[in-house]
Amino acid sequence: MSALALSTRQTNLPPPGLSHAAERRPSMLAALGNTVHFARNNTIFGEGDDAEYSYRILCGAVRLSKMMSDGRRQIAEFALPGDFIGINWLDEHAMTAEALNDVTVVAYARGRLERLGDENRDVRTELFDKLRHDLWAAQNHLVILGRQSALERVAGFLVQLMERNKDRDGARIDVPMTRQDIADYLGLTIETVCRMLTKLKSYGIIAIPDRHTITVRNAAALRRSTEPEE
Amino acid sequence: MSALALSTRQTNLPPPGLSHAAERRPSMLAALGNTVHFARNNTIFGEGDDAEYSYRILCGAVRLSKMMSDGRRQIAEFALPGDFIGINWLDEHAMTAEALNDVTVVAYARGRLERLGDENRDVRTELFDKLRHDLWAAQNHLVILGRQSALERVAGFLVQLMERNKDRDGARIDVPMTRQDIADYLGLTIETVCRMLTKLKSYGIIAIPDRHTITVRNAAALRRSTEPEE
DNA sequence: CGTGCCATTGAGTCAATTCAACTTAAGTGG
DNA sequence: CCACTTAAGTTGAATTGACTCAATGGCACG
Repeated sequence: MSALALSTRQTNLPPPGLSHAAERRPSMLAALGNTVHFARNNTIFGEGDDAEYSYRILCGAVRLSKMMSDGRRQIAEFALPGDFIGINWLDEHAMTAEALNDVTVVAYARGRLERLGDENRDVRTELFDKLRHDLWAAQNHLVILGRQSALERVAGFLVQLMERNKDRDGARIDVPMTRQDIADYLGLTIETVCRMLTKLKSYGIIAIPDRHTITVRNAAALRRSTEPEE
Repeated sequence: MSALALSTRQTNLPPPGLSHAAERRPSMLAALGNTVHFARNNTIFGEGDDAEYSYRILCGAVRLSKMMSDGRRQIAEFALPGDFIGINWLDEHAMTAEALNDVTVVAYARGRLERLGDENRDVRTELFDKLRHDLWAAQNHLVILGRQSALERVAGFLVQLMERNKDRDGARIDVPMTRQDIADYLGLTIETVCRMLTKLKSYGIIAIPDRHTITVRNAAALRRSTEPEE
């Protein structure tokens, strides 16, 4: 199928006409890069760093964020196993990437990847698709941040997580990020995220066995919470 | 320099390491597409339409937006002369593109452009850069929508417009979009946009000779309004 | 068994919204 | 060219959704 198996599954609904399903097989690319580990909360690369490497996540989860001078933070993406990060190089990384938990990645030298892309049409297509996918995702994110209510955002976020966990058993969602991370992803405060989760819980739509797990009891109702109510 | 002269100048600060300055010369590409006109408020392409064509704007301005089922709208980008739109095709356009005023564009068939990109490394690089630029812009937009105050957003928007108009005389900004458009771009209401403009005016930072023109009287103070105050 | 981090809940505040009135500018047709 | 109509923009007052501040609960770890 593909040489790189660049996959991003951070999708709400499957991106029309852009279907790179997650392939987590070893990949022939493994030889090209070397495996690196990062402990929880460690920085993989920082905004403004030279974009020497791109990374493919093998296990663990990563947050990609931008920070304002006064500490306000916006998270653009949560990357999960199988995802590629740091592809959208300019000369510097546009985001900071930090490990949400213990993370294993494969690092690919930028120059090599570029050369590979020049020679191999398949690789090129995949890099291009990855970029298009990220743009598509960012544009959807804009609607969320610009026009959705707090409840819609949180519900939508859970639906996203649910979609990405489709391979596992459907209802049990793994939530590797903190409430603060969720808040910074959704443009809310930690308290508001909490309250919305409580609200969904009180409606019987979800349950929260522990802070890193959410169980969806009524997926249809959850999806409905994504849309305007009346 | 470049075969396509794909340029997007929708930048706040120049994107580091991604410097495609606006080149509006005729371009050898003109032969490849045909010129089309659109009147104010007409649709160039709609979200979900087959992505048959991409367009280069010759004159006029275009808004690229997404609409929610209940009418809430989020504008992702305003495209000006020299900008390319509809490149980020999946199979369908992800956005609706509408003319803000009378617009002239050159339409390029998608298949042709793809073939051209396959053959010509320069074209490829430009398409790739354009995509990276759009992603970069969208990610900055996320910070604005997720974490900035109303005043910061409006001030930042004016700075953006100022940067894009750099070729003209610096202080006089052309504002082809309505207040509603600005509101939908910034995730605010029309009233809030108005109030912030009034505030900037009362501070002596800008003047508003007419609704489609804003004069910057104090660029430094405008930039300062972009940042947190205390 | 503290100590610290994260999450939750409550109470009060505030920035931005909604609702409403009004002004200004831009067509349009006689 | 002017009267009429409509669209766009501005301002004020009241409302509200999300935020800030503050207190408390729960769990992990040394």
